Order: sequence, then C-alpha cells, then structure tokens
Amino acid sequence: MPRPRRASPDRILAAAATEFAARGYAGARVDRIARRARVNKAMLYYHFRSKEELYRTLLRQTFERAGERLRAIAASRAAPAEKLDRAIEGIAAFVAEYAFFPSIMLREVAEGGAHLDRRTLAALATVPAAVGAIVAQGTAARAFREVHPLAAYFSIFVPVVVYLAGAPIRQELAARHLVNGAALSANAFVGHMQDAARRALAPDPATLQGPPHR
Amino acid sequence: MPRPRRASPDRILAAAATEFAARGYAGARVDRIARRARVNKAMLYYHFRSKEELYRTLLRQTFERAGERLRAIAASRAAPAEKLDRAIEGIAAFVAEYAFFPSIMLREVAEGGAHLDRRTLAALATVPAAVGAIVAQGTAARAFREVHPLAAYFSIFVPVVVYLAGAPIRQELAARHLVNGAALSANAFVGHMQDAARRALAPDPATLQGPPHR
DNA sequence: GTCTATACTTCGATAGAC
DNA sequence: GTCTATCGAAGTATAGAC
Repeated sequence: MPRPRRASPDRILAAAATEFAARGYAGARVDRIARRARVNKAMLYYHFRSKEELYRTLLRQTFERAGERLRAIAASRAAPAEKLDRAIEGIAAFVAEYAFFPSIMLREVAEGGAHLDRRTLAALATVPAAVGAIVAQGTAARAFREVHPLAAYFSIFVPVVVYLAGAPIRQELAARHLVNGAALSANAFVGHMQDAARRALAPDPATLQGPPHR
Repeated sequence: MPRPRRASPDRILAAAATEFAARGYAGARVDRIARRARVNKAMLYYHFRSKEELYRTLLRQTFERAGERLRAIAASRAAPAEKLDRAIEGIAAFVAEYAFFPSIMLREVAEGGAHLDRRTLAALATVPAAVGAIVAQGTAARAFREVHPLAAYFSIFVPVVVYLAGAPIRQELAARHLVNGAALSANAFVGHMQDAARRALAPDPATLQGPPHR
C-alpha cells in the first residue's frame, strides 16, 4: 500500500540537506530542520539521536549514492574517453538531483572532516576513488597519458562541483554589478571541462619513451 | 621605534583567521579568538564592532592581497603562458603564506557570500577577475585558444585552492587507511596544473594565423 | 587600552502526557 | 509516533572599574 507522502525520516533528511548546505553544520538549526520537515523537534530526536547523527546519516547516504553512480560508469564497457565524458556529465546530473551536494562537500573539505566518523569518511572517499579508477583504466589502456589519479580528480571533477556550488555567489556578484563579462551556463561549463579533460589526458604522440614531466 | 610584537588588532585578525578557517563563521567562537590573540573579549569588541565586522575585515584584507598579487602578474611583461605558470605558482605561494585562505574561500562559496557586504564581495571578485584577465590577454595575443575567462578560472585556479584546502581531510583519510595509492605533494600538483592549463589553453594548430605577440 | 563580571539570547536536547 | 513545555549549556555582547 503506497504512502500518500514521504515518511518522517525522509522528510527530515530532505530538510536537513537544505539547511546544512545553506548554513553548514554549526550554522544549521535543528528547529529550522524540524519546521521545514513539518515535524516537531521531539519527533526529530525520536528518529535521530542527535544533530550530529542526522548530519552523518545525510552525508553518508549522499556520498554513497554519488560514488555508486560513478562506479557504475567506471564499470561500464565504454572507451576511457567516453567514460570520462559520462563521469563529468554524471556529476552535473547528480547535482541537479541533489542540489545540496556541492556545498556540503566543500564545507566538509574546508573543515577537514571534523564531524565525520569512519563510515562516513569511507563513503566520501569512494567519490575520488571512482574518478581515479576511470583515469587509471585509461592510462593502463594507453588511451590516456600517465597522470596521478588524484591530480586528475582535482583538475577534472572538482571544478564541476565548485562551479555548481558557486552559483549563488555568482548571482550575488551579478546582482550587485561586481562582475562583468558574459554569463557562462552550467551546460557550457560542463562542455568546457569535458574538452579540458580530454586535452589534459591525451597521450603525447612522441611519449612512448618517457614523460618529461616538469 | 619598532614594536616588540604585533599590536592587538593584528593579533586578533591572525587569531580570527585560524578560527574562521577551521570552524567557519557560525562555528567560530569569539572567546577562542580572544584567547588565542592573548586579549580578553572586551578588548576584541573594543577594536571590532562585532564578530561579523571582524570576519568581513579579515576576508576583505585577504582577498585584496590575493587579488593584488595576481594583478601584478597579469600586468607584468611576461608571455601569456609564462604568466599562467606564475599565477598558478603564485596562488600556491599565497596559500603557503595565508594558510587559512582556501578554507575561508570555499566556505564563502558554499554559503553564497551570506556574511559579506558589498565591499568584501568586490574584493573577492578581484581574484577570478585577475585570472580571467591573464587568459583574456593570451587569447587576444593568439597565444591561447578562445576560452571563457570564468571557465579558465574554475578549471585552472580553483583546483589548486581546493587541493590545498583538502590537505587536512586527505591526512585524515590516510590516517584511517581509507585511501590507497601514492601520495601527491603540493609541488607535484602545482606542476600538474601548470601542465594541464597549458594543454587546455593551447591554440588549435589550424587556428594559428596571426603572429604571436612578444 | 585593559580588565572582571554579567546580562541577554539562542540552541540542543529531554521530560512526560497522549 | 506525536505533541507541548522547558531545562541547562553555551554564546554574543556590554557594563563599569581601573
């Protein structure tokens, strides 16, 4: 028998996502989360032991889903360059679905994972691991030049996340006439990053002897 | 007559930098800032009207210094590709000097500039503007292919900032044995980004027509 | 400029009825 | 599972002496 609407725990998690993304762990208010989820505070504490447990549950769930999606791309049969394109589009699609993801990821990086337990940190680590796997596959297949997987993660994947996270502040800057120049749509930026990634990873034609890495 | 040590306002700003970087605006505690600066809370409020004013002062000062440094590189006589290398090294050097910069920048992006007034937002905007200027110069001189300056900022500059901001969480992940693979030093990553930037901006051979400047 | 002591507020969490 | 009411801790900011 289908429920007419989401149960309390799910509504609480959804409300928590909005609140934590906008204000961070310390800035988030349990009262606001409860109100937005249309439950009272006691109900929230009935389902989640504490603010911290709610936070960890949200992050673990989100990181696991992002990691799963990227691992599925890594495990597909496509060519390395194709996987890379799909991974970059994939993260943009993931953010379209989970709009709070970039803010929360950025905040946790800035904070050094201070509020996270081992399980949640492990879930977070699946994201760079999946991107690194795609790059390593490409390198092994000689479709990509030799690049440190973590370097690839930061130069290919991180810009997309930060670009999407930065939408509010760009809007704020535009509204106050503090920037000039043409706008840059999310789609255009995704295309730019796919292009940049291909160029960054393209094997050197004359590289079959050794890379003169500066 | 030289002071034996920094005056109170400077010590407060230095202490605030550490605290705000580690815990964010909401998580920062005025008591901790005062204690670290070796002043009492009343002294802090004597020099700064409020927690918010202290925060804005710190950020404005920091963004202005970062922007100045990048504008100096943009205004130098070097070739575009050389300027790009210097800008990437420059931001790494800036972070070595102002270690709190990446965390604070990331947090403000995540927060959409919520705590910032117009002046401080304007100071923040000088950073992408300076990077965009270097890219635009290169494009005009036909040393770079046509790339949206903001796209270049996010694909070249942001990764360095996030990589450096991510040092604590990488250390945490390593300590808990949640990552595998060789380490990647900050210097190696800077080199990687210089390389990636050159490749991303290299003009298409078919487009090379006019004589490159300088 | 510097201090101690404290007023005022907000927030996370719980008690206890239904 | 759900609610109202409230406690106790912690935090920002200020008063007022020196």
